[in-house]
Amino acid sequence: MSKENVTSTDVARRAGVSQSAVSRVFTPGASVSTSTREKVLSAARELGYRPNPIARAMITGKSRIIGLVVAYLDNQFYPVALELLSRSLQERGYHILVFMAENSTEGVAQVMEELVSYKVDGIVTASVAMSNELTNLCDASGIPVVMFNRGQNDLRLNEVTSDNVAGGRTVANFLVAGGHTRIAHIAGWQGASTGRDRAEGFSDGLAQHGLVPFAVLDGMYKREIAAEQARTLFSGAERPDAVFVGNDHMAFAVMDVLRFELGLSVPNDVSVVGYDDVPISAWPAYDLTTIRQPVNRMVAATVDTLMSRIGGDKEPRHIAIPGSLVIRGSARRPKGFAQ
Amino acid sequence: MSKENVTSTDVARRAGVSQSAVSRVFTPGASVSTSTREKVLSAARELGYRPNPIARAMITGKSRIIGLVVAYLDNQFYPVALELLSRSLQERGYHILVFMAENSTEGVAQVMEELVSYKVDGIVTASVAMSNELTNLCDASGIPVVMFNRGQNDLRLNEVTSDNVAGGRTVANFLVAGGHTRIAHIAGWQGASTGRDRAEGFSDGLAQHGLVPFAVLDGMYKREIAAEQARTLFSGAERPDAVFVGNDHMAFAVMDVLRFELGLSVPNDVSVVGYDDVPISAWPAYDLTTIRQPVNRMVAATVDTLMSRIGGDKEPRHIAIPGSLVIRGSARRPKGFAQ
DNA sequence: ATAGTTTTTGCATTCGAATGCAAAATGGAG
DNA sequence: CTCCATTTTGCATTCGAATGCAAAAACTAT
Repeated sequence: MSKENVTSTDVARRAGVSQSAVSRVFTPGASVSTSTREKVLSAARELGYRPNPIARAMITGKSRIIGLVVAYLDNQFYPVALELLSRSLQERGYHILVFMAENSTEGVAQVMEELVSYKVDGIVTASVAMSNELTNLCDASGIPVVMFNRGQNDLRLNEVTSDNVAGGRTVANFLVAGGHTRIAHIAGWQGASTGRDRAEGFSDGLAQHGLVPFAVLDGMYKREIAAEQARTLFSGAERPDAVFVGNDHMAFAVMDVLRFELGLSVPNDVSVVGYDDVPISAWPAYDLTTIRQPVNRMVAATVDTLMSRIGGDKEPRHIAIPGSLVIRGSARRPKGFAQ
Repeated sequence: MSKENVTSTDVARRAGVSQSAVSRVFTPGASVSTSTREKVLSAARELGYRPNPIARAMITGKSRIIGLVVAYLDNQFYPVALELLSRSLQERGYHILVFMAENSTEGVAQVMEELVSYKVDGIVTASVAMSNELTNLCDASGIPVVMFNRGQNDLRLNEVTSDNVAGGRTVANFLVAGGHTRIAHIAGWQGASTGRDRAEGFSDGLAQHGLVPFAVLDGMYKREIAAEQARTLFSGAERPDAVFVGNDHMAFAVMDVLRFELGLSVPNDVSVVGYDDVPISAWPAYDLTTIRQPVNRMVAATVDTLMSRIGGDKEPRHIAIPGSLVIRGSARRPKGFAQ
């Protein structure tokens, strides 16, 4: 069947047409008669021809590749997003080229430059922040960038997040309604918009009830750091009766410390609420009450933004998709609580 | 600094040399004098030039892209492997192009054809099986394929696995040494070599002690199916006193069922042993005794194989890296057990 | 200084498909 | 059946870097 290097010229020869004709058959929207199309198509089938994406990219300047910059995959939220994103792009004839970055400015910068030189059609950054000059670079290169699950407040960039401020506020309301009074927050990384916004919404929400956080500690979105903060939080004489953790990944670590190191019962002694609703949260071992970030909708919005920017739309989008509270067993349930 | 589309010709003009000279500066092993090299390098720096990988791929036929075919990312083993693989390849100037595949023959076939047309330098398949004709396609295309964590027993393909038979046997020995007598196996997908090998080693190991498995059920590497099989397994009058589960991902589901649906204590009522040693296994909520697949070594071997095959080595490699038993709290500990 | 050797350099071509342009073929109207 | 409009087609060029080849430059040895 399929030979090794079948080119459009081979197909052309076999079909008795010009190379241009072959190219046009495989270029959507090009003008070809039905008869040539069929000749070409059958010749192509016989030879096992597929247009070479590299050569195509060379001439069109469009690689049909989307660069994904991501810093870590241990937080389950990202593999899930990656899978959805990849599948959705694949349906549209795009693929994801993965760039792992350190979440440091230089690390990201280096990766981004490489990305630009790859002439990708678009870039998605996940769990990664961008410096100002980096934003300039991207902007100058003309490659659309979508920041997934992170905001930059830069008008030139697209971002897709969930409404983190509202989410934080919902958690505050929920915990207050549950009768908690000493509510602490092990926050997401304060260098990231998500971390700050969730913390802000949370403090805001408490304030509406005349409360202040018992404590706010930065868990840096890292399991180990969150665990350490949990230990600190519970080392004093007075202990919190509820902890809002900046994401599920850290919340699991916090629950582990509370239960297995401090011997506390969740939710009887302490309520724990997370953020993301990764699949593990639904596992009965954690059964975590959390704010659901609708990954599928976030991914859809990301793809949508990407496609329309690639299509020429110049208007940057800042999309915040509302999350919703998923009530499970890790936090005391208020009676008749409405979000 | 960096302008939009700087080509080697721009740099050449600026440095007062020919385009070839510029190309040679960026081609390792090409002959350039120190003085031209410096002129070119500084001109390149000033203009923010980077060689266009697409054009380079066009002429050399080497894209410096490795295609990764993967079916699911919800089993933490794969995101972890992906991250390691990506970082390791990145260091060598390669990147990963992701192809999500259904784990069906047609799905994989379609994806593979696309992959071949992308002229990737190599292909890694993870959690994916390949049909015979697919193997032919790859073989004919001349693109090296490494099957990660799956074997095919096909002499033309490279594979990197852990020694699954030995791992299964170790588990059997361990559980027998722990005094268990009714040892069941919720196996990995029997359509996959890993699933079969682990099951085989396990039965083998039991046989050496004159035992037979209490039951062997196929969990298909799916959380839900494993949970269902656990329910079945424990629905009869006689119950197993130990369960070896085909991978950690399923083992978590099984433990959840045992503890939260059946109210059993692990390991007091039932011992559970997994396979993989994904990070979650070390979380105290599961504290899972399991066989460690040394992901880092497996990834290293994968990269190594890939590089040498790309470098022209024709000899297919079948690498099985030994795993080791990680004893944690989910299974009764035998006294003085040596692997 | 000269002839011979090695290194460096530029020219021109190549990879494979897409596309502007003009020629050819087709279609429709009169 | 002719003439004009439209569609289809092929030719030639293009994208950006790599490379074989031959010319030029730099060394080496005599």
